[in-house]
Amino acid sequence: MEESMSGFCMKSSGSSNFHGKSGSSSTGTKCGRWNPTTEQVKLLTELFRAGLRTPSTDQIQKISNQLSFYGKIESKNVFYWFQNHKARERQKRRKVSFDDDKDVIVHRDNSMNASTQRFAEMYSEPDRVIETLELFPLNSFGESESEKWSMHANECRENTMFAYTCTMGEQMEHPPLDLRLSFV
Amino acid sequence: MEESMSGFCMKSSGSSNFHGKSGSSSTGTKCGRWNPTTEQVKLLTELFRAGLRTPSTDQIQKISNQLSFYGKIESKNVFYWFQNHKARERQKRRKVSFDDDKDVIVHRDNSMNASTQRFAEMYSEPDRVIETLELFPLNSFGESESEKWSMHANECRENTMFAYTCTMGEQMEHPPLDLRLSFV
DNA sequence: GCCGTATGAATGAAAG
DNA sequence: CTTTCATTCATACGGC
Repeated sequence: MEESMSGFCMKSSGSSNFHGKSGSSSTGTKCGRWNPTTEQVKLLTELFRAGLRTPSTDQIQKISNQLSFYGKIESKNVFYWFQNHKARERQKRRKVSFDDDKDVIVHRDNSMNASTQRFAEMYSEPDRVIETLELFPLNSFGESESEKWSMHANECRENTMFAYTCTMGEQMEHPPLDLRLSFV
Repeated sequence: MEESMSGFCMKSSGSSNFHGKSGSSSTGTKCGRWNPTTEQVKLLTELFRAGLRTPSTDQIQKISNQLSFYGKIESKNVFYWFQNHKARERQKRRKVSFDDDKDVIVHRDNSMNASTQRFAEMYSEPDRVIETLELFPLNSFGESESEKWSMHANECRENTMFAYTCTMGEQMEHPPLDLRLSFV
């Protein structure tokens, strides 16, 4: 069904040869839901990869503010993004036991029953299985390849304050995001 | 971003030839996305018609495993299938909601101003026409036109256990799907 | 060959 | 946090 329903903002879904993603939901457009630009996603992913999982209200505010440079965005978008990303990442990683499909029909196995666990076993490539909480110490950024300051979450359990200055790979058109993640 | 890429080509429709999409153009259908066989769709539809709407992880596994007999399939396919089917059923149902828009231009609701500091606070749900939890008694399946043994959720508050043995119309080349839906 | 539709897959938003 | 709902994106397939 191709019904527009009610003339909501659609980001030109007609042409299916290009992801009209960048800069679509910027100004003026009255969209029903936030559609992150590639830059926004990139930044968010970067933060996530750096270890940010559940940003505080304050951090959300900062991130949102920063991302607004790339397009329309609200705090709640950031909030939801992290919530969803975290959940789905875990979901994906939750490849418990079951190695479904093949011709292993009838296995009668009732052992190990992941009860409440939803599933979603998208097979991502055998990539990193590591879940190290990588943070960026307050002053060791600049040309970070973001790999060396990895440390486990429980290793930095102290009154420390980290700052993460996000420098979008090749994009540096505005003041860097300066997030301080304090653990107390 | 799509980090999944779904760059896997495992359709392998050639592995099993005793099935086939009822006259599908049988194009290479290399990789990309799951393309259910008619048998698979039939079975899934049967289950849906029988009342299954949101299978648990365990049920999904069983279904997937069973359907793998008819062709390549993964758990997530089953998961998505039910999600989509349910959503589109509802969506379709919803299209007929407003009889006409000629005389009455009723605005659903407009009394919410998100002035709250909290993020998660959008529009209240449109109408919780929540479906009646329809189940299927232990063995009353087999005849078409399976009307709904609808009963409201709070009417079946007891430790009941239902089992649904799916018997594909004319296909019975392997153990029947034995799903047990327990509600407590 | 394009185009319209059906539907698999993904994800934002929200409820529980 | 977990699970579900809604909307959108992408693609297979059939008609023309």
